[in-house]
Amino acid sequence: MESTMKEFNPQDSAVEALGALAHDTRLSVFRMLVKAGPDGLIAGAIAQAANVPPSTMSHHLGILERAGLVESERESRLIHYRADYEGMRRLLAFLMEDCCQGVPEMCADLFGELDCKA
Amino acid sequence: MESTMKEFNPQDSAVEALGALAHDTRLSVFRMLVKAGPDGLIAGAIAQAANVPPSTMSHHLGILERAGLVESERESRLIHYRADYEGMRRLLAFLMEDCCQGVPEMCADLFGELDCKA
DNA sequence: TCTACATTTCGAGAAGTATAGAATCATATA
DNA sequence: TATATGATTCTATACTTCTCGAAATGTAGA
Repeated sequence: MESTMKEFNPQDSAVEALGALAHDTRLSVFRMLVKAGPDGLIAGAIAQAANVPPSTMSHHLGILERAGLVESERESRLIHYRADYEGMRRLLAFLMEDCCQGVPEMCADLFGELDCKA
Repeated sequence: MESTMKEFNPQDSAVEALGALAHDTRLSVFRMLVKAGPDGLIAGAIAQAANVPPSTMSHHLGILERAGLVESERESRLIHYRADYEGMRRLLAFLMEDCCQGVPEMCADLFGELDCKA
């Protein structure tokens, strides 16, 4: 059962996703992509919007992608990046599942201020 | 309006909180404290449970506290740490507020698997 | 095939984070 | 006041991540 393959346990995945978001540029990019919706944005436009050189942005996008928070798709010469909603859902579910263990009361107000609750 | 004081803008706070949680030991400790409820746990017990030297754990607890994710209170010689539910709420609200901008549909299933939704 | 263009990968120095032993601080009790 | 104990701060070293120019890769059109 040995393997050099990346593990998929929820804790490690959560640490990786949290680490990917724990960076000013990457958090901004992620939010940008979430706002952009299913069509996403092309790599160059993202780099330009964030005012960061393409090679630096490519590095950050790779980190977000490996963490399961964004997806990419090539369309001829352009590469579209979009938010990976399922990855986001997994991360939030992990944090929330956690937050409710033993103390359900604390979640009472947790979603109160959100518009998209329903 | 210059100041050496730490800023309070939501993005920086979110990056700091995400960074605090983006570490195996710290994420475990945070979950442990959430499970432990309002009484929290004593610093020494946390270090022991995580199998980490006291000085190392003190460092990690300081990071979590500065990020607004845990609170501490001294009771004679012991220091109790407990989860800061409000800080957790702020972080989740920031991430979710974000996740719904422009794409409310994506949030439809986001809370489906959680017991504490209501 | 040659050129242009979008993007990624490589490489190396700078910056930041992790770890844990030793020293220090705070509190309690004899 | 002296001693013990729980916890933090200091300090130094190891490790990881960040940044971005240069080089390489992939794609399209002349």
